Parts: sequence; structure tokens; C-alpha cells
Amino acid sequence: MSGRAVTITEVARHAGVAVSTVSYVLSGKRAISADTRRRVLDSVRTLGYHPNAGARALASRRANVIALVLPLRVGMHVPVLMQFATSVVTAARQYDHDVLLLTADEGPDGIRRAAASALVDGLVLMDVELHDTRVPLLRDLAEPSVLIGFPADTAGLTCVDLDFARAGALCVEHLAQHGHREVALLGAPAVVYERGTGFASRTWEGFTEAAAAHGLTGVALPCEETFEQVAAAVGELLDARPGLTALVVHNEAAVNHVLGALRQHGRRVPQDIEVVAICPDDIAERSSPALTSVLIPAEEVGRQAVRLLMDKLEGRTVPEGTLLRPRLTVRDSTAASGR
Amino acid sequence: MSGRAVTITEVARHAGVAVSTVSYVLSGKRAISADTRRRVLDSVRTLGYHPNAGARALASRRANVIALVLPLRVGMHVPVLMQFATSVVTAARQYDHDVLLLTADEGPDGIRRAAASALVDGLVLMDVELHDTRVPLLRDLAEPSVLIGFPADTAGLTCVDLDFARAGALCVEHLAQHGHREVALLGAPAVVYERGTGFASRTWEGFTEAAAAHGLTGVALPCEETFEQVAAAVGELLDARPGLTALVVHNEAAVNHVLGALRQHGRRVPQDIEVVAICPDDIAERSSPALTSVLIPAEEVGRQAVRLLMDKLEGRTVPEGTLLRPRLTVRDSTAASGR
DNA sequence: CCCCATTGTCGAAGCGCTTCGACGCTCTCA
DNA sequence: TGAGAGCGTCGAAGCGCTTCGACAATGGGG
Repeated sequence: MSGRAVTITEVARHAGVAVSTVSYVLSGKRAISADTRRRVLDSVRTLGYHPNAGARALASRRANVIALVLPLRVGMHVPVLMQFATSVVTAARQYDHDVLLLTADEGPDGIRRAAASALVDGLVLMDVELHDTRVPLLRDLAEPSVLIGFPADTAGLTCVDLDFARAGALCVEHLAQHGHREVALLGAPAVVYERGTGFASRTWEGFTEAAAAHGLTGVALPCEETFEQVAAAVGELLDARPGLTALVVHNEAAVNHVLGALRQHGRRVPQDIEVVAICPDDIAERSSPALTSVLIPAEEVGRQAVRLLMDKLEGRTVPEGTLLRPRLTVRDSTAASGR
Repeated sequence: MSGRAVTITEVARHAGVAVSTVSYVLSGKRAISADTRRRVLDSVRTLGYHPNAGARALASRRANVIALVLPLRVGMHVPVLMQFATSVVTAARQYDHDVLLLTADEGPDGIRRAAASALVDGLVLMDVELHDTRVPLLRDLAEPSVLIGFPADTAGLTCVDLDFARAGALCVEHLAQHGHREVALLGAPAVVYERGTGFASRTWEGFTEAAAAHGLTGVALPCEETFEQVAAAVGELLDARPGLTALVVHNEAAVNHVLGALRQHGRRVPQDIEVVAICPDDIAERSSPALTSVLIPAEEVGRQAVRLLMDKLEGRTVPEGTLLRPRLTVRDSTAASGR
């Protein structure tokens, strides 16, 4: 039971210097002689001093905390969100910031409250919709923010994301190289498209355009997430398009159901049909066969988001949009090179 | 762009009262006449006042923030963690607290830092191991804490969790009622047991003891999470135990692979073999067939953890261990009533 | 050799809030 | 009718930190 906490005053007394000197040693905002610095740091260590966060925030007008706003909605793949979240926390710590977790139940009010009370210095928002209700709020907030994902109108905002259009195209190109002439995209559940979730639509568009550009027949379909529905959809698709030889799956929750359904319909992967997924690596590796995939670089997205936010906090100007280049990893599900 | 934030002084001036009066209206810690209260609240509303969190924390020695410590380790099922996390946030908000997210990369130092700097008033820890390195730290921290999960020695701690032993037993009892004589448990990956994760072991024990108590032959096995490994394990199990007619699966990531493997081995569920899972409802419902399951009541666990923490913050004494009763939901995978 | 710039340190003034003690009222009851 | 008990409000003293201006002490250039 550590009694009352050690204050900067006690450190100053112990080191035989003024309180302000201790503060300057710790912040490095003024030159301090090597000797004094050493004495102060020794005292800090022996007393086990930790600056009081509230006092620091009050005096410096900086909380050293950023908010991570993650609404949890239907159709989002949770593990990916979690990867974003942890990478945001890790990156924030590297800038000596902590992360406050805000969820959807409070709605925009929660954001406003956290910002207005100076609880946080800035915000990172995840799972952004094309027409997100939080966006107008962000625009008239004094605190800077960064969005993971792109809304329809990015004017005045800062957004980061994987270049999903490119990702969709990349899958098509890979399949085109393998000689396929007819390909299909199994995407997110219909509700996700209806809601206007940017990354789903952009993948769809990237897929469609690339298919056209490479002279392939490409069909894109939403894809639900129960085994039954997936199996039915896959069955219909195989019946309707006998020439179909390759599949792009952009739905983490359904990807294993798709493989199960193909198995059930007697199609071997990759011999009868090749499959490319857009999903985290662990899912791709854990599937059977292991899936050629474009991964969501969650760790990098989170890191970039924090970096951009820190830049804004320092008053630097940052680009409105930052798109990360997708990379495709070839695994067993498209192992047959050429056909 | 809201300029500088509104302070309590401005509210006081606007309402024509003293600063302390505004404070008392807002905290309710002293009686205030109905008239004054109304005037103050009006001013608060028209000026859009939000108390400065840092100043409040400094003066009241209460940050109104709790830490949520979630190490992310191999073998943990992420969506469940996320459910815990959101329910903790929601519950905390109901007590007017916010949630600071702490992850593993800083290790115990992160916990110590957040506590010592008065960033947080208390802690909720998730994913607790039997011999968790964070536990000794918690014992000599001035700040109260609550663990989600039980370490080996709970003395001086406060722990909440689903009663996993009971959950394991419940599955066995359900299967016993259905007339099964030989049952198996497919559990977590081996590494989880080796690490000494309490809930996995306790389910295992509950399963084993209940099987013995009901005179069933019960075998328990770890279960990896790639389709290949699961399929192999299931195959061996079916070969080794021809009399096996029921399965308990306690592994969210593997549960669909298990169903896939049974399908592959020509076993129909529930006609040839019945399956009970311990997993979130959404997974159980999304499987084919829908699985009879004992769900992890993540929402309730999170809520209880916060409630206990708030009780401790108020100085109330709370029980060392709180075990939540599991409930079994019957679905299609054990629909055949009796055999 | 003197002046001025630089370096290192200090003291004090807040930052915006909570909380304590004080004080003037208005009632109540003897 | 006067003492005592609330009730409602105020002023002021911090909470622990950052930061600004001041000021010795030192050193370099004219």
C-alpha cells in the first residue's frame, strides 16, 4: 500500500533544488546542468515519483490522452478492430500518450464531453461510415482527430485506411495472371453496403473495374455469415456460372464457411477453383487450404493514425487522405500457377 | 471551432452566484435552493459548460477514470474480450467514469504508472492467469482492482467470472439426460493449459468430475485451431472411441472447424453425434446446425466487475470471488431428445 | 577591462476545480 | 422573546504541476 503519492515538491526538497528545476529536468524545456539533472533524476528514482496526471493536465493544458472511438456494429469483424485498438495504444504510448476508450452508446455526446472536458487532446475514430453522423461534430471540435476509414466527404478531415479499391484490383490481377476468365467477389453482408460502409464499397468497385480492365467476367455479391446462407449462395453461384474458376472473399467471418461450402459441393481448392481472401493473416493461415490473401495491415493503420494525430497536435499540417498500399501474399489456395 | 473552454467561474458569473455554489449544484454535496439550482443549471446549459477533468481530478483526488487492462495473448478469443471491454465501458459510464485502455506491452509498469500518476482510480484486469505476474503488484497498489478471471491464490483480491466448472458440468448433465454414455471435451489449445489459464482448466475439471459423477466415460483433449489439426484430432478421436456419441467444444475459434470435420467424416449432427459448445451466442447461432451452448455472459461479467470496483472505491467491502451461474441454451445440435 | 549575451536556477503566479469553515437567515421550541 | 438549529450561500485555501520573468554567475568579444 503506497501511502500518499510523492509530489514534485518532495522531489525538489530531496534533491535540494526548486520545484521548477525538477519540472524542467523532466520536461527538458530549459537547459539544466548535468550535475543538477543527475541529482534530480536520482531523487525521482529513489522516491519513486510519478507526476500527477491531473495537475499536469491542468497546468499544461495537455492531458496526454487521446480518445479511441469505436462503435461496435453488426457486420464488423471484431478481431480486426481489436488489432487496430492495440496498435493505437502501442503507438500512443510511444508518444507518451494514453488512450481513453469511447464506445457508441453515448453517441456524439460522448465525443463532445471527452473533448470539452479536456479529458483528451485528440481523437482517433474507427469504423467510419460514408455518411457518418460523427463527422460534422469533428469538424467543429477544437480538438484534432483522425479517422480510420474514409467518409464520403473528407474535406477538412484526416483519414487513413488501406487502399481497398487497390486491394480488390490486386486480387483480380492475381487471378488474371493465373489465367482465370470468370471470377466472383463474395463481399460483406448486404446490410454493410446499405449502411454505406466505405471500405466494402470501394473493394467492390476496385474488383469490378479491374475485372473489366483485364477483360474478365466479374460478378460481385454480398455475402451473409451463417453457414447455411453461405452454402446456399455458393451453390447458386456455382450453378449460375459454370465457367467460374476463381473467388475473391472479402468477409472474414464467412471465409471458412465458403471453404466448407466448396468442400460440400465437391469443389477442390485450388484445383477446381482458386480463392483469394481479403482478411487478416491469422485467418488465412488457419484455413484449409491456407488462403492467398491481402491482409488488413491493422498494425500499420493504427500507427499511422496516431502519427498523424500527433502531427496535428504539434500544429503540423497533414494530408487529408492517407491510403496504404495493399500487399498480396500467395498461399495454397492459388498455388496452381497458371492453368 | 469552440474557442477556449467555458469555466466554472463564467457559469457562476452568468448565474450570479459563487463558484462554490455552482460546484455544489453540480455535485449535490450540499443543499441548494430550487431556485438557485435552476438558475445555475440554465447557465450551464446555455454556456455549454463541461467541467475540466484535470482540474476536477486535482481538486477532488478522483479522476473518474478506471483502467481496463487487457493483455492480448495467443489463444484468447478476441470477440469475447471485446464484449468484456464494451460492457466495462458501458457500465463505467453509468457510474460517470471513463475507461483508459492499457495493454500488455508496457507490462506491470504501465499499471503502476497509471495508478501512481492518479490517471485512474481503479483497475479492471482481463484474461487473468493462474499465476499472473500482475497479481503481486495489485496487492500492494493503493488503488482498488477487480480481476475478470481467477488466479490460483485469490487472497486479498476481488475476482469475477463465469463459473466454468459449473459450465463444464452443465454440458455433461445435459448430455447425460440425452442418454449419452461416452462423451468428449475438445478444449483450448494446449498452450493455454500450459500457461495455466484458469477458466480452461476449470472447465476441464468440471467436465471430468461431472462425467464421473454421472457414470459417463469422459475424455478431455486440448484442441488446436487450424482446420487441418482439428480434422485430424476429430478423426483420431472417432477412431479411438467408436462408442462416442457426444462432444463438448470449449474453443470458439475451433468450433466451426469441428463441425466441418464431423461433416467430412460423414457424421451428422445431431443424429450421429450431439454437440454442445461453450461460446458466445452469435457463434452458436451462426453455425450449422445451430449449437446448443453455454454462453460466456460477457456483458454481465463486465458489468459486475465495474460494480464491484465502484463498491471498493466507495470503501465498501466486497466478496473475494463472484461466480456467475452458467445457463445452457438448447439448439439444433442436441435437438434429438433422448435416444 | 567592461559590457552584454548566455546559461542555470529560482520564486511566484496561475490552471479550474473542490471543500472547509464562516455567516446570515429563517424557523422552532421552551 | 431569545437561544439554538438548520439551511443556503459565500470566500478562500489549496490540489500538484507548468511556465514566465527575474537574476546571479559565467564567458567571450570589442
